[in-house]
Amino acid sequence: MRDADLQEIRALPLFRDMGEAPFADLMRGAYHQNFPAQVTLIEEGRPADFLHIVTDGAVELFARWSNRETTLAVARPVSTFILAACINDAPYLMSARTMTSSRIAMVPGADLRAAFLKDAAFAQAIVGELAGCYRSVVRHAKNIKLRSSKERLAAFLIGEAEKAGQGSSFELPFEKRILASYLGMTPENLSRALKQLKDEGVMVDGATVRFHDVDRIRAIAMPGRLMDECV
Amino acid sequence: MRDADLQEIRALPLFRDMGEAPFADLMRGAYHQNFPAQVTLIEEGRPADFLHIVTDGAVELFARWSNRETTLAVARPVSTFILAACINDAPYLMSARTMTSSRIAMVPGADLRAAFLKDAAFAQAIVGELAGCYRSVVRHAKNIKLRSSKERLAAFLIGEAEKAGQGSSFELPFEKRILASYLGMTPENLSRALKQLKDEGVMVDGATVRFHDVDRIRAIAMPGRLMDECV
DNA sequence: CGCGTTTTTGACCGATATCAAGTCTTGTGG
DNA sequence: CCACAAGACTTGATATCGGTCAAAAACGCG
Repeated sequence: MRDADLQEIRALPLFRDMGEAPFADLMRGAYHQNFPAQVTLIEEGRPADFLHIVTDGAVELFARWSNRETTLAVARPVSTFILAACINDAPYLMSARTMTSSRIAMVPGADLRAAFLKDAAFAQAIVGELAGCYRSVVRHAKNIKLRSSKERLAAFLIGEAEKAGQGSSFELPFEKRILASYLGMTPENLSRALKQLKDEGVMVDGATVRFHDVDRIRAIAMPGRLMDECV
Repeated sequence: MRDADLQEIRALPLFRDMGEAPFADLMRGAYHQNFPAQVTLIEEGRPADFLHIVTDGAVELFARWSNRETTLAVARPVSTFILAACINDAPYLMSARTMTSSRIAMVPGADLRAAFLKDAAFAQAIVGELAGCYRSVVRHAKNIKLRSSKERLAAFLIGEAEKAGQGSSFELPFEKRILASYLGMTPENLSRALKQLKDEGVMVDGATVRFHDVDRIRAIAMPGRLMDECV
């Protein structure tokens, strides 16, 4: 790996606090590569050889079953994906594909497990990351099981608005097709749900969204830290 | 804690490989108690003070939102619950209540985090357990998003039959009401789904279930290790 | 500009929820 | 041990949500 790459990886929260020697061992078999959009990085069911870390771009995590497909998460910089499969040396439960051109660091699973045993700071960082991923999926499951599709959409929009900050409008972070899949509905239904929200004062123009009255949307979504990352 | 309890806890996979001193430190503030059925052990939103471990009985993990409630998992001996919240020192995302009279060990979250840093074997056991929990929720989310309710029910029954072993019939492990909630449907709908499966050769009498032809159910559920714990 | 993809729209259908009884089961107190 | 009450389960009627199919419109990219 190039020296500039090493520096970049070293600066990530996951590796920042680990010792010099374990870090060097870990990086010996690691890669840091650019991929174009729409490249499949991982196929579910395959053995987990590498821990992946998105350092730039965006990666869709999805699963297939019987001709159906669903998006379970979108990984953005800087976060890992399929950490759990690597830790347990088990088959991936999700597939991954780049959504945009992306930069991905890959660390061999065996080295990861070795470093985990040698370096307590690294172990702590790993377990913190993993716990965060776990909580994120639990929120996703609660979202799907407890809210209707309209409520899920409203909650998603509120979340994006929070992330975007104080501006009066914001952009959807990815295609509506994928948003629909993430929210557990069909694209047609998302389209209709957006139209329903128009009556509640949500203005949608392509990918840009503007709220007339945030509180009305908030009343539908009833967001909270127990189901939504942002409140 | 009584000595017999200490022995029992020590024998669990989670604690088996850790050193004597860290284990003693960990147990200093720990409890091991019996609870009757239908006791709420944890309320979502509260700070995660204790790691819980079911050593006997069964615990329902559920979440509430806006008058709705859903069962996300059932913890059986020997497994932990709300590990992720303890690790991250964050609020619980799920509530927990005993389903039957149960025995629960409780370890203070702060001690847990301290032991994690001191003992690499314990750290490894914890992270393995956590990764397992993560994969289990991912399976649950896939199940909900990719399968219809009839398919989910069929998959659940196949799983139970596997667990039960070679006997020709098995018992549902808990009330249908809770099974319905776990499978993401109403009790009425579960009742109807069971009747639909009757036409596929599933005989149901109260809580006991018998398959006329497993392969027909298998054809509906199409179980696999990427969505079902057992295949 | 022209093609392929995404998004929208409409009509229709199926799956699932809701509401309302009614039946069965279970646990409790007499 | 029985009677009763509460809760669980089932059943039927009906409503709603969300999915499917088909086609048109909008968008993005070479």
